[in-house]
Amino acid sequence: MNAHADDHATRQVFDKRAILQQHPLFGALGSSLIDQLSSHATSKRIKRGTTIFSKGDYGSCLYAVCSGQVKITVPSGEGKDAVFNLIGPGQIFGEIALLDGGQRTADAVAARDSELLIIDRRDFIPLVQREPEIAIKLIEILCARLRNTSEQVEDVIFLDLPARLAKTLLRLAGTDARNHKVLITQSELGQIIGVSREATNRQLRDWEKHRWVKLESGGVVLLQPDALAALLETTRPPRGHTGK
Amino acid sequence: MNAHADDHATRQVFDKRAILQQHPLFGALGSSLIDQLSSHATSKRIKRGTTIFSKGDYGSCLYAVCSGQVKITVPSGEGKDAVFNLIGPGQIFGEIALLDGGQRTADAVAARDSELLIIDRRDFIPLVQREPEIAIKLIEILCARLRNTSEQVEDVIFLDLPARLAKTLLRLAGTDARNHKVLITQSELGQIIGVSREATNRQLRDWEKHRWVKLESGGVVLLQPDALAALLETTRPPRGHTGK
DNA sequence: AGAGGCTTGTGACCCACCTCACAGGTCACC
DNA sequence: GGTGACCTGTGAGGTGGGTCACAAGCCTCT
Repeated sequence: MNAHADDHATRQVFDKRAILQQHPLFGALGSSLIDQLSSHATSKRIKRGTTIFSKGDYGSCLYAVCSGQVKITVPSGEGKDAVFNLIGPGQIFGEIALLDGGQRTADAVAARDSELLIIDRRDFIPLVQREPEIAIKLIEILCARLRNTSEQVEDVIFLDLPARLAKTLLRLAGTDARNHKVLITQSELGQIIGVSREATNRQLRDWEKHRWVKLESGGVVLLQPDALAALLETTRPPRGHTGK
Repeated sequence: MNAHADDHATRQVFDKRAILQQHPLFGALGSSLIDQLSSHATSKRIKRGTTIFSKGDYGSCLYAVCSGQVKITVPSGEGKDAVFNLIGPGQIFGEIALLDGGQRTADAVAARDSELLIIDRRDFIPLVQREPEIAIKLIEILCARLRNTSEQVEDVIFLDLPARLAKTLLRLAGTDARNHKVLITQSELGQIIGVSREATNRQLRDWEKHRWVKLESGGVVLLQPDALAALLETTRPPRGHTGK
């Protein structure tokens, strides 16, 4: 919004060291290492809509979100982006290309005005090599990512629109908002679950009739999260064999 | 098959050290470490169809395939398994649960009679902590997996049946078989691309009419891989309009 | 205050793929 | 040599969700 408040606002409003230290990846480091890292890290404010990197780029920086939100999307041939992930404050993104030096696997775009911390491969890799702790943490993070992504594949193969939508709303409500209100547009929801905006709208309206949700411009209020959660449980086998 | 040939066949037909050493994950290790690891590793022969572990299990071993093939699948409610991955000789699986101690994210089943090397978390984790080289290699492997899985999500969202099928056949032909013959049943193909067996069959028959493939019982011969590859290059207009 | 842009809401049409149903082929094993 | 079990092949019918088209509400910027 205040795009003209730059010269002043570009100054650090946050402490790089504090940001790094609070992140699970760096929390374990001694403060001398933190100092060293944060002296290399640069910070940046970007406006909503700014592209941070694009799929196929070779840039090799690690990003940490200090404030705002970053959208990880992947473009199909024709304007049909799919949203893979939403990165909020305290989370990192761009690890893969950083770590293996390959191409970026997706686009990263600021979903809101955001502040980022940027660490270059040059500064980071040596640290990983020297500090087993860091490597272990990285492995944990990658494992978590892998679990996420695998689940995404499962969902998109096995779950239909209502189930995917319900799951996504519950997830977003959990991490994203207080009080079960999710701030997101319907077309973004569609992009997250891999479905058209229209279909998303129709499902939401259906639920609104049932008083499960309430729609507002740019947001969805979950009135009965339990009802949505119940939708996900129906995937039990009709035949009653739970064991192997 | 030869379930009675056990006492004899259970003896090592392969050299554990050699197997480990040839794997990218361990190749860099000094031979003393290899010795140490291989002394902990146990080997096992299993028959086609044997379940190695199931989704949700807490077992924490790393597996390396010495011979045969292992299918990584994930079950939906009702018999509708999806095949996530096929693991061949020289590849490993089960890393995630090994590394983070969590539940297995999928089932692992022997697709053929196979020989496996098994390494326990207890023996492996200390090694990771002591040897940064190993940690780095692990990170590379996880990154590769992540790239794979992300691509799977993309494919299942953006690509239609013919494209996914073509892509899968080409991939399997590349790694799996000599001479462009892919040994796999049509229902397994369907499970890999997340589509019904019938639909898979119809698409294959269509291609057979065009002489792009030849169908045999339990296999597909790619007569014109280029034609299939060309399918993937089109920008994906479902109808016949290419530009916007 | 109006204009342009983004969002929501909805009807009509269509087609890719699913499900069911059934038939013939091949192989293994009794 | 028959009897399953698994594979391939194909038709008929149903439907989820995509695409297109259009209208109305709401912000923001000028």
